Amino acid sequence: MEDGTVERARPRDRILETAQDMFHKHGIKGVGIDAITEAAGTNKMTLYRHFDSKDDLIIQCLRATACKAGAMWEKFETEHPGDKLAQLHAWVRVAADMLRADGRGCDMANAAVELSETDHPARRVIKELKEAQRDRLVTLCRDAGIGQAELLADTLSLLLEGARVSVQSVGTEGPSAQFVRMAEGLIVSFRGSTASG
Amino acid sequence: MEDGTVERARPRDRILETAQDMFHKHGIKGVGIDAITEAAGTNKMTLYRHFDSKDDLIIQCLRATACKAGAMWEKFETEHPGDKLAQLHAWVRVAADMLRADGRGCDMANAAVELSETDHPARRVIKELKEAQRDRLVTLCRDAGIGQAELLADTLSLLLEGARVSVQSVGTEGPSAQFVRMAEGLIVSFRGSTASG
DNA sequence: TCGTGACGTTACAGACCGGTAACACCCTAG
DNA sequence: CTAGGGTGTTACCGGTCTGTAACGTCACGA
Repeated sequence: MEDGTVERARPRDRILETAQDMFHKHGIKGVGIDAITEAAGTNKMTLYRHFDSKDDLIIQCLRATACKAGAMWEKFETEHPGDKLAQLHAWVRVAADMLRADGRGCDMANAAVELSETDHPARRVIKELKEAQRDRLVTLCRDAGIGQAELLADTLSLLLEGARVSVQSVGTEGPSAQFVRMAEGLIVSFRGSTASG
Repeated sequence: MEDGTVERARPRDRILETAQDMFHKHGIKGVGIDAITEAAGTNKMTLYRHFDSKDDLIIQCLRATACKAGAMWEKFETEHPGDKLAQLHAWVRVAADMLRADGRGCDMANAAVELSETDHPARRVIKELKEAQRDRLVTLCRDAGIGQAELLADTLSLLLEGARVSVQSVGTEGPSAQFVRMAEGLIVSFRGSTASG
Protein backbone atom coordinates (compact mmCIF):
# COMPACT_ATOMS: atom_id res chain seq x y z
CA MET A 1 0.00 0.00 0.00
CA GLU A 2 2.90 2.32 0.64
CA ASP A 3 3.89 2.61 -3.03
CA GLY A 4 0.58 1.78 -4.66
CA THR A 5 -0.39 5.43 -5.02
CA VAL A 6 -0.31 6.23 -8.70
CA GLU A 7 -1.37 9.78 -7.99
CA ARG A 8 1.68 10.46 -5.88
CA ALA A 9 4.81 9.30 -7.57
CA ARG A 10 8.14 10.79 -6.62
CA PRO A 11 8.45 14.49 -7.46
CA ARG A 12 11.20 13.80 -9.97
CA ASP A 13 9.03 11.38 -11.90
CA ARG A 14 6.05 13.71 -11.81
CA ILE A 15 8.19 16.53 -13.13
CA LEU A 16 9.61 14.37 -15.90
CA GLU A 17 6.19 13.13 -16.94
CA THR A 18 4.59 16.56 -16.81
CA ALA A 19 7.45 18.20 -18.66
CA GLN A 20 7.29 15.63 -21.44
CA ASP A 21 3.60 16.28 -21.87
CA MET A 22 3.87 20.05 -21.78
CA PHE A 23 6.93 20.25 -24.03
CA HIS A 24 5.10 18.05 -26.48
CA LYS A 25 1.91 20.11 -26.48
CA HIS A 26 3.26 23.63 -26.22
CA GLY A 27 6.84 23.35 -27.41
CA ILE A 28 10.02 23.73 -25.43
CA LYS A 29 10.25 27.49 -25.59
CA GLY A 30 6.52 27.77 -25.12
CA VAL A 31 6.50 26.48 -21.56
CA GLY A 32 8.44 27.73 -18.57
CA ILE A 33 9.81 26.07 -15.48
CA ASP A 34 7.13 27.59 -13.27
CA ALA A 35 4.33 26.19 -15.40
CA ILE A 36 5.86 22.72 -15.32
CA THR A 37 6.37 22.63 -11.57
CA GLU A 38 2.89 23.95 -10.90
CA ALA A 39 1.30 21.36 -13.20
CA ALA A 40 3.43 18.67 -11.57
CA GLY A 41 2.21 19.74 -8.15
CA THR A 42 5.60 20.76 -6.88
CA ASN A 43 7.89 23.75 -6.94
CA LYS A 44 10.86 25.22 -8.69
CA MET A 45 13.44 24.39 -6.03
CA THR A 46 12.62 20.72 -6.13
CA LEU A 47 12.98 20.73 -9.89
CA TYR A 48 16.43 22.30 -9.71
CA ARG A 49 17.45 19.76 -7.07
CA HIS A 50 16.80 16.97 -9.59
CA PHE A 51 17.84 18.66 -12.84
CA ASP A 52 20.84 20.86 -13.44
CA SER A 53 19.01 23.24 -15.74
CA LYS A 54 16.14 23.50 -18.17
CA ASP A 55 18.44 22.15 -20.87
CA ASP A 56 19.14 19.14 -18.69
CA LEU A 57 15.43 18.63 -18.18
CA ILE A 58 14.88 18.84 -21.93
CA ILE A 59 17.48 16.16 -22.54
CA GLN A 60 16.06 13.85 -19.88
CA CYS A 61 12.59 14.31 -21.40
CA LEU A 62 13.85 13.40 -24.85
CA ARG A 63 15.53 10.28 -23.49
CA ALA A 64 12.39 9.30 -21.59
CA THR A 65 10.23 9.76 -24.67
CA ALA A 66 12.62 7.71 -26.76
CA CYS A 67 12.52 5.02 -24.11
CA LYS A 68 8.73 4.86 -24.33
CA ALA A 69 8.96 4.60 -28.10
CA GLY A 70 11.45 1.78 -27.65
CA ALA A 71 8.87 -0.17 -25.67
CA MET A 72 6.63 -0.04 -28.72
CA TRP A 73 9.22 -1.94 -30.74
CA GLU A 74 9.24 -4.73 -28.21
CA LYS A 75 5.48 -4.92 -28.59
CA PHE A 76 5.93 -5.50 -32.31
CA GLU A 77 8.11 -8.50 -31.56
CA THR A 78 5.79 -9.97 -28.96
CA GLU A 79 2.70 -9.50 -31.13
CA HIS A 80 4.31 -10.88 -34.28
CA PRO A 81 7.13 -13.09 -33.01
CA GLY A 82 9.59 -13.79 -35.78
CA ASP A 83 7.36 -12.34 -38.49
CA LYS A 84 9.41 -9.29 -39.43
CA LEU A 85 7.20 -8.34 -42.33
CA ALA A 86 4.15 -8.26 -40.07
CA GLN A 87 6.15 -6.12 -37.66
CA LEU A 88 6.90 -3.68 -40.45
CA HIS A 89 3.22 -3.43 -41.28
CA ALA A 90 2.50 -2.93 -37.58
CA TRP A 91 4.99 -0.06 -37.62
CA VAL A 92 3.04 1.55 -40.46
CA ARG A 93 -0.23 1.10 -38.61
CA VAL A 94 1.09 2.57 -35.37
CA ALA A 95 2.58 5.49 -37.27
CA ALA A 96 -0.75 6.16 -38.95
CA ASP A 97 -2.52 6.04 -35.60
CA MET A 98 -0.14 8.65 -34.25
CA LEU A 99 -0.83 10.89 -37.21
CA ARG A 100 -4.54 10.65 -36.64
CA ALA A 101 -4.51 11.03 -32.87
CA ASP A 102 -1.73 13.50 -32.22
CA GLY A 103 -1.72 16.97 -33.73
CA ARG A 104 1.85 17.62 -32.68
CA GLY A 105 4.78 15.89 -34.32
CA CYS A 106 7.86 14.06 -33.15
CA ASP A 107 9.33 15.53 -29.97
CA MET A 108 12.88 15.12 -31.20
CA ALA A 109 12.21 16.74 -34.56
CA ASN A 110 10.28 19.56 -32.93
CA ALA A 111 13.10 20.10 -30.47
CA ALA A 112 15.59 20.24 -33.33
CA VAL A 113 13.49 22.97 -34.92
CA GLU A 114 13.15 24.97 -31.74
CA LEU A 115 16.72 24.63 -30.52
CA SER A 116 18.41 26.14 -33.54
CA GLU A 117 21.70 26.85 -31.80
CA THR A 118 24.13 24.42 -33.39
CA ASP A 119 25.97 23.85 -30.11
CA HIS A 120 22.90 23.24 -27.98
CA PRO A 121 23.52 20.24 -25.70
CA ALA A 122 20.24 18.64 -26.73
CA ARG A 123 21.22 18.48 -30.38
CA ARG A 124 23.70 15.66 -30.04
CA VAL A 125 21.15 13.71 -28.01
CA ILE A 126 18.54 14.25 -30.70
CA LYS A 127 20.95 13.06 -33.37
CA GLU A 128 21.95 10.04 -31.32
CA LEU A 129 18.36 8.99 -30.63
CA LYS A 130 17.24 9.58 -34.21
CA GLU A 131 20.09 7.51 -35.56
CA ALA A 132 19.25 4.66 -33.19
CA GLN A 133 15.67 4.91 -34.37
CA ARG A 134 16.81 4.70 -37.98
CA ASP A 135 19.03 1.71 -37.30
CA ARG A 136 16.13 -0.18 -35.84
CA LEU A 137 13.96 0.43 -38.88
CA VAL A 138 16.77 -0.51 -41.25
CA THR A 139 17.32 -3.75 -39.35
CA LEU A 140 13.62 -4.52 -39.42
CA CYS A 141 13.47 -3.96 -43.17
CA ARG A 142 16.55 -6.09 -43.74
CA ASP A 143 15.25 -8.90 -41.53
CA ALA A 144 11.98 -8.73 -43.43
CA GLY A 145 13.91 -9.81 -46.48
CA ILE A 146 13.84 -6.55 -48.35
CA GLY A 147 16.69 -6.00 -50.74
CA GLN A 148 17.34 -2.30 -50.48
CA ALA A 149 16.56 -2.19 -46.79
CA GLU A 150 18.38 1.07 -46.10
CA LEU A 151 16.61 2.88 -48.89
CA LEU A 152 13.17 1.67 -47.86
CA ALA A 153 13.81 2.47 -44.20
CA ASP A 154 15.03 5.97 -45.07
CA THR A 155 12.09 6.56 -47.37
CA LEU A 156 9.61 5.45 -44.75
CA SER A 157 11.41 7.58 -42.16
CA LEU A 158 11.22 10.70 -44.27
CA LEU A 159 7.63 9.98 -45.17
CA LEU A 160 6.61 9.72 -41.53
CA GLU A 161 8.71 12.68 -40.48
CA GLY A 162 7.12 14.73 -43.24
CA ALA A 163 3.64 13.54 -42.34
CA ARG A 164 4.10 14.49 -38.70
CA VAL A 165 5.23 17.95 -39.73
CA SER A 166 2.50 18.31 -42.32
CA VAL A 167 -0.13 17.58 -39.70
CA GLN A 168 1.04 20.62 -37.80
CA SER A 169 0.92 22.84 -40.89
CA VAL A 170 -2.25 21.79 -42.67
CA GLY A 171 -3.91 19.28 -40.37
CA THR A 172 -4.78 15.61 -40.65
CA GLU A 173 -6.79 16.08 -43.84
CA GLY A 174 -3.73 17.13 -45.80
CA PRO A 175 -1.14 14.99 -47.59
CA SER A 176 -0.51 12.98 -44.42
CA ALA A 177 -3.96 11.39 -44.79
CA GLN A 178 -2.48 9.21 -47.52
CA PHE A 179 0.42 8.01 -45.40
CA VAL A 180 -0.72 4.40 -45.12
CA ARG A 181 -1.31 4.07 -48.84
CA MET A 182 2.11 5.56 -49.58
CA ALA A 183 3.93 3.38 -47.06
CA GLU A 184 2.19 0.17 -48.05
CA GLY A 185 2.79 0.93 -51.71
CA LEU A 186 6.48 1.40 -51.03
CA ILE A 187 6.75 -1.86 -49.13
CA VAL A 188 5.04 -3.72 -51.95
CA SER A 189 7.27 -2.05 -54.48
CA PHE A 190 10.46 -2.87 -52.56
CA ARG A 191 9.31 -6.42 -51.91
CA GLY A 192 8.82 -6.86 -55.62
CA SER A 193 12.46 -6.02 -56.26
CA THR A 194 13.70 -8.36 -53.54
CA ALA A 195 14.69 -11.04 -56.03
CA SER A 196 17.37 -8.79 -57.47
CA GLY A 197 19.00 -8.14 -54.10
CA MET B 1 20.41 57.21 -59.08
CA GLU B 2 18.01 58.14 -56.32
CA ASP B 3 16.86 54.54 -55.74
CA GLY B 4 19.89 52.69 -57.00
CA THR B 5 21.29 52.22 -53.52
CA VAL B 6 20.95 48.56 -52.68
CA GLU B 7 22.58 49.11 -49.32
CA ARG B 8 19.92 51.55 -48.24
CA ALA B 9 16.48 50.30 -49.06
CA ARG B 10 13.50 51.63 -47.20
CA PRO B 11 13.49 50.72 -43.50
CA ARG B 12 10.40 48.57 -43.90
CA ASP B 13 12.03 46.48 -46.59
CA ARG B 14 15.24 46.14 -44.60
CA ILE B 15 13.29 45.00 -41.57
CA LEU B 16 11.31 42.47 -43.60
CA GLU B 17 14.42 41.08 -45.23
CA THR B 18 16.39 40.91 -42.01
CA ALA B 19 13.51 39.37 -40.08
CA GLN B 20 13.07 36.66 -42.70
CA ASP B 21 16.73 35.79 -42.48
CA MET B 22 16.89 35.80 -38.70
CA PHE B 23 13.63 33.94 -38.20
CA HIS B 24 14.88 31.34 -40.63
CA LYS B 25 18.24 30.92 -38.95
CA HIS B 26 17.35 31.24 -35.28
CA GLY B 27 13.65 30.49 -35.18
CA ILE B 28 10.80 32.83 -34.39
CA LYS B 29 10.99 32.57 -30.63
CA GLY B 30 14.75 32.59 -30.78
CA VAL B 31 15.04 36.15 -32.01
CA GLY B 32 13.68 39.33 -30.49
CA ILE B 33 12.51 42.61 -31.93
CA ASP B 34 15.59 44.43 -30.70
CA ALA B 35 17.92 42.01 -32.45
CA ILE B 36 16.02 42.38 -35.72
CA THR B 37 15.96 46.15 -35.70
CA GLU B 38 19.62 46.35 -34.78
CA ALA B 39 20.60 43.96 -37.57
CA ALA B 40 18.41 45.91 -39.97
CA GLY B 41 20.17 49.13 -39.01
CA THR B 42 17.10 50.79 -37.60
CA ASN B 43 15.16 50.90 -34.33
CA LYS B 44 12.15 49.51 -32.59
CA MET B 45 9.86 52.50 -33.10
CA THR B 46 10.28 52.39 -36.85
CA LEU B 47 9.44 48.69 -36.84
CA TYR B 48 6.25 49.27 -34.92
CA ARG B 49 5.25 52.08 -37.28
CA HIS B 50 5.29 49.55 -40.14
CA PHE B 51 4.07 46.41 -38.36
CA ASP B 52 1.29 46.11 -35.83
CA SER B 53 3.07 43.54 -33.72
CA LYS B 54 5.62 40.78 -33.81
CA ASP B 55 2.89 38.41 -34.94
CA ASP B 56 2.12 40.73 -37.81
CA LEU B 57 5.79 40.80 -38.74
CA ILE B 58 5.90 37.01 -38.64
CA ILE B 59 2.95 36.78 -41.02
CA GLN B 60 4.43 39.31 -43.44
CA CYS B 61 7.70 37.38 -43.39
CA LEU B 62 5.94 34.13 -44.21
CA ARG B 63 4.09 35.76 -47.08
CA ALA B 64 7.29 37.29 -48.40
CA THR B 65 9.11 33.97 -48.23
CA ALA B 66 6.26 32.23 -50.02
CA CYS B 67 6.38 34.92 -52.67
CA LYS B 68 10.06 34.26 -53.28
CA ALA B 69 9.34 30.53 -53.56
CA GLY B 70 6.62 31.35 -56.05
CA ALA B 71 9.16 33.07 -58.25
CA MET B 72 11.02 29.77 -58.45
CA TRP B 73 8.02 28.13 -60.06
CA GLU B 74 7.97 30.74 -62.79
CA LYS B 75 11.60 29.92 -63.43
CA PHE B 76 10.65 26.29 -64.00
CA GLU B 77 8.23 27.36 -66.70
CA THR B 78 10.66 29.71 -68.44
CA GLU B 79 13.50 27.18 -68.35
CA HIS B 80 11.38 24.27 -69.58
CA PRO B 81 8.47 25.92 -71.42
CA GLY B 82 5.65 23.48 -71.88
CA ASP B 83 7.67 20.48 -70.72
CA LYS B 84 5.89 19.72 -67.44
CA LEU B 85 7.84 16.56 -66.79
CA ALA B 86 11.12 18.43 -67.08
CA GLN B 87 9.70 21.02 -64.68
CA LEU B 88 8.91 18.26 -62.20
CA HIS B 89 12.47 17.00 -62.40
CA ALA B 90 13.67 20.57 -61.96
CA TRP B 91 11.55 20.74 -58.82
CA VAL B 92 13.34 17.67 -57.46
CA ARG B 93 16.71 19.13 -58.29
CA VAL B 94 15.97 22.46 -56.63
CA ALA B 95 14.62 20.67 -53.57
CA ALA B 96 17.78 18.59 -53.32
CA ASP B 97 19.91 21.71 -53.62
CA MET B 98 18.02 23.26 -50.73
CA LEU B 99 18.62 20.18 -48.62
CA ARG B 100 22.31 20.32 -49.31
CA ALA B 101 22.77 24.05 -48.87
CA ASP B 102 20.38 24.96 -46.08
CA GLY B 103 20.62 23.37 -42.66
CA ARG B 104 17.32 24.80 -41.56
CA GLY B 105 14.03 23.60 -42.93
CA CYS B 106 10.91 25.18 -44.37
CA ASP B 107 10.01 28.45 -42.69
CA MET B 108 6.32 27.66 -42.69
CA ALA B 109 6.75 24.20 -41.21
CA ASN B 110 9.18 25.50 -38.63
CA ALA B 111 6.77 28.27 -37.71
CA ALA B 112 3.98 25.72 -37.32
CA VAL B 113 6.17 23.81 -34.90
CA GLU B 114 7.13 26.87 -32.91
CA LEU B 115 3.71 28.51 -32.80
CA SER B 116 1.85 25.68 -31.13
CA GLU B 117 -1.09 27.78 -30.02
CA THR B 118 -3.96 26.55 -32.18
CA ASP B 119 -5.44 30.04 -32.48
CA HIS B 120 -2.24 31.81 -33.41
CA PRO B 121 -2.94 34.22 -36.30
CA ALA B 122 -0.01 32.86 -38.29
CA ARG B 123 -1.43 29.35 -38.36
CA ARG B 124 -4.16 30.07 -40.88
CA VAL B 125 -1.62 31.84 -43.08
CA ILE B 126 0.69 28.83 -42.88
CA LYS B 127 -2.13 26.50 -43.82
CA GLU B 128 -3.23 28.75 -46.68
CA LEU B 129 0.27 29.03 -48.13
CA LYS B 130 1.02 25.33 -47.71
CA GLU B 131 -2.20 24.37 -49.45
CA ALA B 132 -1.42 26.70 -52.34
CA GLN B 133 2.00 25.10 -52.55
CA ARG B 134 0.45 21.65 -52.65
CA ASP B 135 -2.04 22.68 -55.34
CA ARG B 136 0.78 23.84 -57.55
CA LEU B 137 2.63 20.55 -57.24
CA VAL B 138 -0.55 18.55 -57.89
CA THR B 139 -1.24 20.60 -60.99
CA LEU B 140 2.30 20.11 -62.20
CA CYS B 141 2.08 16.34 -61.72
CA ARG B 142 -1.27 16.20 -63.46
CA ASP B 143 -0.06 18.31 -66.38
CA ALA B 144 2.96 16.03 -66.62
CA GLY B 145 0.55 13.25 -67.52
CA ILE B 146 0.78 11.31 -64.30
CA GLY B 147 -2.26 9.24 -63.43
CA GLN B 148 -2.45 9.50 -59.69
CA ALA B 149 -1.22 13.08 -59.63
CA GLU B 150 -2.52 13.89 -56.16
CA LEU B 151 -0.91 10.87 -54.62
CA LEU B 152 2.46 11.51 -56.24
CA ALA B 153 2.35 15.19 -55.31
CA ASP B 154 1.46 14.38 -51.71
CA THR B 155 4.15 11.73 -51.50
CA LEU B 156 6.78 14.08 -52.86
CA SER B 157 5.56 16.79 -50.50
CA LEU B 158 5.88 14.60 -47.44
CA LEU B 159 9.22 13.30 -48.61
CA LEU B 160 10.62 16.81 -48.95
CA GLU B 161 9.03 18.00 -45.74
CA GLY B 162 10.52 15.03 -43.94
CA ALA B 163 13.90 15.54 -45.52
CA ARG B 164 14.00 19.18 -44.47
CA VAL B 165 13.17 18.20 -40.92
CA SER B 166 15.60 15.30 -40.92
CA VAL B 167 18.42 17.61 -41.92
CA GLN B 168 17.83 19.56 -38.73
CA SER B 169 17.85 16.43 -36.59
CA VAL B 170 20.65 14.31 -38.03
CA GLY B 171 22.27 16.46 -40.69
CA THR B 172 22.67 16.20 -44.44
CA GLU B 173 24.33 12.79 -44.27
CA GLY B 174 21.18 11.14 -42.87
CA PRO B 175 18.17 9.75 -44.72
CA SER B 176 17.69 13.01 -46.60
CA ALA B 177 20.86 12.27 -48.58
CA GLN B 178 18.82 9.79 -50.62
CA PHE B 179 16.08 12.28 -51.44
CA VAL B 180 16.80 12.52 -55.15
CA ARG B 181 16.90 8.76 -55.61
CA MET B 182 13.61 8.39 -53.73
CA ALA B 183 11.85 11.16 -55.63
CA GLU B 184 13.07 10.06 -59.05
CA GLY B 185 12.13 6.49 -58.25
CA LEU B 186 8.64 7.57 -57.33
CA ILE B 187 8.22 9.59 -60.51
CA VAL B 188 9.33 6.63 -62.61
CA SER B 189 7.02 4.33 -60.69
CA PHE B 190 4.03 6.64 -61.09
CA ARG B 191 4.82 7.23 -64.75
CA GLY B 192 4.79 3.51 -65.28
CA SER B 193 1.21 3.31 -64.08
CA THR B 194 0.09 6.24 -66.22
CA ALA B 195 -1.52 3.98 -68.80
CA SER B 196 -4.11 2.87 -66.28
CA GLY B 197 -5.20 6.45 -65.47
C1' DT C 1 14.95 11.37 20.69
C1' DC C 2 17.54 13.29 17.54
C1' DG C 3 19.15 14.31 13.16
C1' DT C 4 19.24 13.91 8.50
C1' DG C 5 17.62 14.41 4.05
C1' DA C 6 13.88 15.32 0.87
C1' DC C 7 10.57 18.59 0.01
C1' DG C 8 7.85 23.09 0.22
C1' DT C 9 7.56 28.34 0.53
C1' DT C 10 8.84 32.91 -0.15
C1' DA C 11 11.56 36.19 -1.96
C1' DC C 12 14.65 37.76 -5.01
C1' DA C 13 18.32 38.60 -8.69
C1' DG C 14 19.33 39.64 -13.35
C1' DA C 15 18.20 39.34 -17.83
C1' DC C 16 15.18 39.59 -21.67
C1' DC C 17 10.81 40.29 -23.83
C1' DG C 18 7.06 43.03 -26.59
C1' DG C 19 5.34 47.40 -26.87
C1' DT C 20 4.75 52.65 -25.98
C1' DA C 21 5.65 57.76 -24.97
C1' DA C 22 7.98 61.85 -25.83
C1' DC C 23 10.98 64.35 -28.31
C1' DA C 24 14.65 65.62 -31.70
C1' DC C 25 16.04 65.37 -36.40
C1' DC C 26 16.25 65.81 -41.42
C1' DC C 27 14.71 65.76 -46.02
C1' DT C 28 11.52 67.20 -49.20
C1' DA C 29 7.41 69.30 -51.16
C1' DG C 30 4.83 73.29 -51.37
C1' DC D 1 10.98 79.60 -45.69
C1' DT D 2 7.90 76.49 -43.80
C1' DA D 3 5.17 72.62 -42.74
C1' DG D 4 4.96 67.84 -42.30
C1' DG D 5 5.99 63.06 -42.71
C1' DG D 6 9.38 59.51 -42.05
C1' DT D 7 12.94 58.43 -39.10
C1' DG D 8 16.19 58.07 -35.01
C1' DT D 9 16.96 58.33 -29.86
C1' DT D 10 16.14 57.61 -25.15
C1' DA D 11 13.68 56.13 -21.57
C1' DC D 12 10.37 53.52 -19.75
C1' DC D 13 6.35 50.00 -18.53
C1' DG D 14 4.80 45.59 -17.13
C1' DG D 15 5.54 41.07 -17.72
C1' DT D 16 8.11 36.65 -18.06
C1' DC D 17 12.07 33.96 -17.98
C1' DT D 18 15.92 30.92 -15.71
C1' DG D 19 18.14 30.23 -11.63
C1' DT D 20 19.37 30.94 -6.54
C1' DA D 21 19.23 31.97 -1.38
C1' DA D 22 17.32 31.30 2.95
C1' DC D 23 14.35 29.25 5.77
C1' DG D 24 10.54 26.18 7.32
C1' DT D 25 8.41 21.57 7.51
C1' DC D 26 7.87 16.81 7.78
C1' DA D 27 8.81 11.89 7.77
C1' DC D 28 11.69 8.33 8.72
C1' DG D 29 15.51 5.74 10.60
C1' DA D 30 19.17 5.04 13.95
